[in-house]
Amino acid sequence: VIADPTPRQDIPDATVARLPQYLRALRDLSDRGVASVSSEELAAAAGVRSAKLRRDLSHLGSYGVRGVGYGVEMLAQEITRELGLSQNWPVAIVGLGNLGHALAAYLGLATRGFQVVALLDRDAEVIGQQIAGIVVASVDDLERIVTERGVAICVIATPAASAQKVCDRFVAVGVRSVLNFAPCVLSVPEGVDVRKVDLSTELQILAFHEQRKALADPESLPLEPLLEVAP
Amino acid sequence: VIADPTPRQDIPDATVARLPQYLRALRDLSDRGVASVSSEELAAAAGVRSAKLRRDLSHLGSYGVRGVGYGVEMLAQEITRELGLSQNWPVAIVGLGNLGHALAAYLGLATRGFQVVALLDRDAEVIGQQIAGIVVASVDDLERIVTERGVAICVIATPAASAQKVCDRFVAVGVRSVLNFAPCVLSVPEGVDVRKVDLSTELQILAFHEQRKALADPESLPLEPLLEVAP
DNA sequence: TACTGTGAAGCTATTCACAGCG
DNA sequence: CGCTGTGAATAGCTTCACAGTA
Repeated sequence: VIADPTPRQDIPDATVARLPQYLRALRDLSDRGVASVSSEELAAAAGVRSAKLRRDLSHLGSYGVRGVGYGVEMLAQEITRELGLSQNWPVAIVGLGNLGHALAAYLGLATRGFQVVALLDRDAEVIGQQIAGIVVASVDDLERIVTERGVAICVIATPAASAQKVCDRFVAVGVRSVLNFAPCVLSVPEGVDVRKVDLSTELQILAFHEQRKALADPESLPLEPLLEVAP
Repeated sequence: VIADPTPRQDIPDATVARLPQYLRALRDLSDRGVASVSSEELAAAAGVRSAKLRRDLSHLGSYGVRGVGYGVEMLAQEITRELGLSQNWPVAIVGLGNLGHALAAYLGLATRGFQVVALLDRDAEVIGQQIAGIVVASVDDLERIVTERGVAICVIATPAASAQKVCDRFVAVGVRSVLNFAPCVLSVPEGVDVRKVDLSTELQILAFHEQRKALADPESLPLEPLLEVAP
């Protein structure tokens, strides 16, 4: 059966955000040779409740079989298509400090659906180096390189102070998807998507809950008054 | 005025997740010498709407002045306290590949409220190296080190295959806050918080929207049929 | 029978719009 | 007056519970 390739109605954001988890779980199952899976099993593998999984999948269409479950390969393929991973999106990474370097290495190998086509940095020490098989270019050539190589998604791993300027330049040459690792808010025009990944935000959210737990259960406080850290 | 130090009623998760943004914006304002800020201005700086900001802050108590706005220092201090950043939480990082290395370097310097007290890896090549001023120890000593150094939060930056085992060991010695960078779901008992940061999930969400935009506006498709990438 | 897909209910979060106060 | 804090309205998400079906 060939899946319906229409643009399809809107899928809720919360659902879209979970599709990658389902896809990963399906690939694991596929690697283990599992052919069919129930909503209960797949939900467990993805760390959600089965009702939520079924509701999510229902937004893609009817890909399950009542009384049986979902075909692993077919569902994986459908989610892959829906997420737009049937092609390889050209990605640029700006800022090749520790983090940018790690991101380049990770993306250079591990990820289907994306291809790193440009690495950019400001530092003359770094320009010309080869990382994950790609030569780091000067950020001065951003506009030319983005256009020539058809960059669709940019990953910003610069210091916060440079992030907005770099972002503006990407947007000016037509990039509409931005993944921001710099600890700052980016303003972009209508039609451009920004997603943010921020280590310290995540830690702070954990700290909030940790503090609540410590207050509720004073037995298990940290062992001693903690050292002060330089600012 | 000394702020009320009671444990306080529950703050919605969505609000907690935004407090770090507000705090960052407030620190920026403070650095620029701004003493007072309206909800409209602070909301703009944090990238949200003012009604949402006011609703969020109202969960902390009444720290604003009608007709005037919020005191920058006072509000920053209140959020710091509420997030549990008045102390330095001891953090351990496991897995010092590219990513773990970058995280250690970042946390070693940039972040108030946290102190890296342990770096752990399995690889004999890496053990004994010094990163951000801390000697990498063997993951074999995890239990002893976590206990001795009072680790409250662990950051998992190992390959996916090891993540669950490492996580179980942390949980077994009392760690209740986990930040997971490995691309897999972690199961933990009740009372343990896990937050996940995942580059490829974020990219896939962007790809979904990028595909929608490309379908809606075929002018701006990627320039050519893309190269296939090795699996 | 054993499961999916979904109406309906319940819950959480966002937004509006303005009363109330400095 | 100008702004905060919040009741009320709205929108969105999750969960329940079961009708429907292979």
